[in-house]
Amino acid sequence: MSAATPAEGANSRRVELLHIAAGLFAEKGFKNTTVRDIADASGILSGSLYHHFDSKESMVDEILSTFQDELFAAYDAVLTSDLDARAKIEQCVRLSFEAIDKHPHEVAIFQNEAAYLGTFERFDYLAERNAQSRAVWITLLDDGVRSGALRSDLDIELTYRFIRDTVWVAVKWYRPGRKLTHEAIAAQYLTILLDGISQ
Amino acid sequence: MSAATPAEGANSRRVELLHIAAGLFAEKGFKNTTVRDIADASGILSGSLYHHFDSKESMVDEILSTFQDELFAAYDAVLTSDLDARAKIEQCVRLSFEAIDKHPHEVAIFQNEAAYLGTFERFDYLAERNAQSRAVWITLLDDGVRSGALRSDLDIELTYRFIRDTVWVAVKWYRPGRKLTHEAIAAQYLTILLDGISQ
DNA sequence: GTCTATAGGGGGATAGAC
DNA sequence: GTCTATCCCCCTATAGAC
Repeated sequence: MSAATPAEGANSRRVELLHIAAGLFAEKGFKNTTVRDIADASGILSGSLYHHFDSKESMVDEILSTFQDELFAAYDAVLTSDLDARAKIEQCVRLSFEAIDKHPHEVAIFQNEAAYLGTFERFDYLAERNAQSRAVWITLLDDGVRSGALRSDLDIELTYRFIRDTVWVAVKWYRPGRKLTHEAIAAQYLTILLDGISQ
Repeated sequence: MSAATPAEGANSRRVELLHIAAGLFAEKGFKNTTVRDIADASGILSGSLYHHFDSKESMVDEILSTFQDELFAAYDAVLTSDLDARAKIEQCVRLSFEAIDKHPHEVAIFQNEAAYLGTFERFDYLAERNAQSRAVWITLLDDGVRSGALRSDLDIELTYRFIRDTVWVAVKWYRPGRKLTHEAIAAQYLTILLDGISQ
């Protein structure tokens, strides 16, 4: 598009501000982060933020919805691939740890604030995305049991929660760029998940 | 003690108010809960709360420290028992799910607010308790590997985080008093943890 | 696109009456 | 032990100058 360049100029500032805000929301929580905090960290005054965004809520909204659009596109790619059930499960676990690596702030915000934000209508999509994610995993686990790759005595609902929780909660302690890579964590978690810790 | 009865009378009111506050802190978050919310839910006015407590911070402080004292006494009992390594691990997992069942508010507050509260000096004990908990689990896992009960190729630090996270995050969805008991969840989680989901 | 200035509301906490 | 009344601060958001 020929209009891309000026639009990108304005957009890059939005993205920059949102990135700063995301870091603060992730670190201190949405409610504990003031618009002054965000402005300070951005080197401007709080009033100036409102030239870019309607409200603090709009900021976190844009942060979360942008991230989730990307994440679910990635899930879809795995789902529609021709991998077998077990490989799809492994791939979805790896993909989640990659998301934690690439977008730690966004994952943290979703983990910590979804319950609170979900009480507002404008964030109804968070619950929808949760349902969508559950559907993905239940399908994969059902396929896994049916194909004989997984134990048939599993409680599928509990297993889904177990996987979902263990994967995403890692955002609480994982720090990108250190020795322990997200690939290494995914590998260790997959051996525990698939084969257990028992000798 | 002969002074117990009047003290208990005053104390029971404190406990009652703290229980109400804990429910709100757990549900809405510490920062999202106002002292007026707590007072409303208690049937009194906000100013009256300050006859019982110094501040909102004092309330959450007392909620968390009381709970943790009890929890760590229970861990100690398992540690000093004469169970073997694997049985101790199983018992600690069960004990954690029991804590979620008996004190869901307290666990939720600790899970959701520890990072934020930990930035204040008066909550330094939260970090100390975390270190203590880590020491318990690392000891158990090391013993498990040494005794041959656990696989020797495990990354102990990662395994510890895996167990800690999976156990406590269940507070996000577990609801006491429904069909799915905490014992059933502990049993399912232990089979996954110990033997994996793979066929 | 940012600043100055400020409105308007809600928050934690206090003092003293009952 | 609770209520009445209120202080003071900090918060989000706005209006208009530059």
